[in-house]
Amino acid sequence: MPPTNLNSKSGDSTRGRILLEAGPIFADKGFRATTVREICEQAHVNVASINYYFGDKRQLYHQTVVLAREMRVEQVPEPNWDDTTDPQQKLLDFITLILRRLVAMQTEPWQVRLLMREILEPTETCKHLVEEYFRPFFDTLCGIVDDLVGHRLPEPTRNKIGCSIIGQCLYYRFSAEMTRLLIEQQDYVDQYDLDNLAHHIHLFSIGGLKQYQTLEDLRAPNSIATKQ
Amino acid sequence: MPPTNLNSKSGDSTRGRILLEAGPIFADKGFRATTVREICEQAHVNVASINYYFGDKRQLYHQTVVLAREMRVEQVPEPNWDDTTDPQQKLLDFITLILRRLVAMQTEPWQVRLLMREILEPTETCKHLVEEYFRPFFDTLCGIVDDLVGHRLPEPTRNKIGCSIIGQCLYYRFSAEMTRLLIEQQDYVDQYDLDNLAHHIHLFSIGGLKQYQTLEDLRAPNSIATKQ
DNA sequence: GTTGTGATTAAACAAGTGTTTAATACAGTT
DNA sequence: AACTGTATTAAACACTTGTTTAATCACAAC
Repeated sequence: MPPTNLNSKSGDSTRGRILLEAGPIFADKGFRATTVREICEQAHVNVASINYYFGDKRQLYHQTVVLAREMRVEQVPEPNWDDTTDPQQKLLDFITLILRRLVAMQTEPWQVRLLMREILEPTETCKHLVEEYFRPFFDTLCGIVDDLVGHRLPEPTRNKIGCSIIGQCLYYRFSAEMTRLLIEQQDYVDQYDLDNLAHHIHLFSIGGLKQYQTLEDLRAPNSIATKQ
Repeated sequence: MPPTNLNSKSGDSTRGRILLEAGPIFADKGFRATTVREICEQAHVNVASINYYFGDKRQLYHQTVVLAREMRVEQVPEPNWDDTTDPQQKLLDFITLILRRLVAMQTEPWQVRLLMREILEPTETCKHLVEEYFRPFFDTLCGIVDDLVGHRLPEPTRNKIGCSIIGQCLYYRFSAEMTRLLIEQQDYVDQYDLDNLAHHIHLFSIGGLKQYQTLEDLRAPNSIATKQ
């Protein structure tokens, strides 16, 4: 009874049309607030089609998240590095990649909004997302941190440095609305473009990393080392 | 017809009982997914009571957010500083204050969850929250940054430094679920307690700030200054 | 005891929800 | 032309939602 070809993602097939129309709506309103009737109206299909093709609303949602991730990776490919690439340049590239893929200042495609929603209010789908998407991401960053510090840090310390860098990037998406209310409008459009942000986060993080280059006593887990 | 005393927040009055029971439910499920029937069941009041006391569901939600902010400020008061307090100590205190008020690692009272929800998916209530709560917060941080850098930075630069510091703090709440999936469970409980995090963020940020102390050419808005 | 007023209640309301059903349309095959 | 399996449809289903209504209760004032 149910259809066989799950690869029909283009908008010409009924299944693909539902998927592409559901994405932006789920991204804007979330799973709960989105109604199957609205999706079907947008896609010009019958309300029964969703259950016919996807089983139920939940499975449709899962498929849209999976699709969003795939499309986002295609839209913003990873930078090309070789053995001679400078670690500092790698860090800048990495920060730029996060900002482009997950923050995407000016234009915010539905894929970004949907993925962010999964991070902030995770469903079952989030586990899939972490393993397929974020863990390799995070591992790459940890490698760069190792290179920059020059010596191997204790894993918890290195993880926290990674979180500090990613945290700075994601902040501008997480609290975008709040930041917009906080910062003067003109400053916001002038000074918060992607390149400008990337360079600030890069500069700030290089400084943060230097603290861990120079300090030798940080292996003690609770060392304060504020150098007062 | 509607009741007069809006100050009845204690759990003994019907109005207060609704408010205190609604808070945790809104915090867990969000506005939309929360049903008035569930709230009324928990509070042992009739379904009509919400409309009787608050007009409608929306206004009840607004009141719970306002209450959450008030309670949170009481629960975690600001640190005591005088003119002799060291700026570095101030920064550490400030980071600890954010972590305590808004991140609150171990125990997560409903007030924190509700306030975070407002930041991530702002409703009309968020404007109130920004002006009453976050703007003074942010201004305090900017003052500390000025003191630490020693000279007055261009406002957009200073704002971005502020965002870098706050961003690191909030990251652990925003993507708490994701981080838990990412980091080994044992490391998480051992190494991600509040004091440990505060010291890491402090150390990292002091390093970041030093970049802006030493560089003189950063007044040019698009200066890269990666010091390769 | 009567009256009046605010508090509380059960019941109904109207709109919207995801899902199912059974009928129909449409291709391709025999 | 008859059959077959998929695709699509309108309609109904069963349930939940926020809100309203009108009756009732509690209790103080007169």
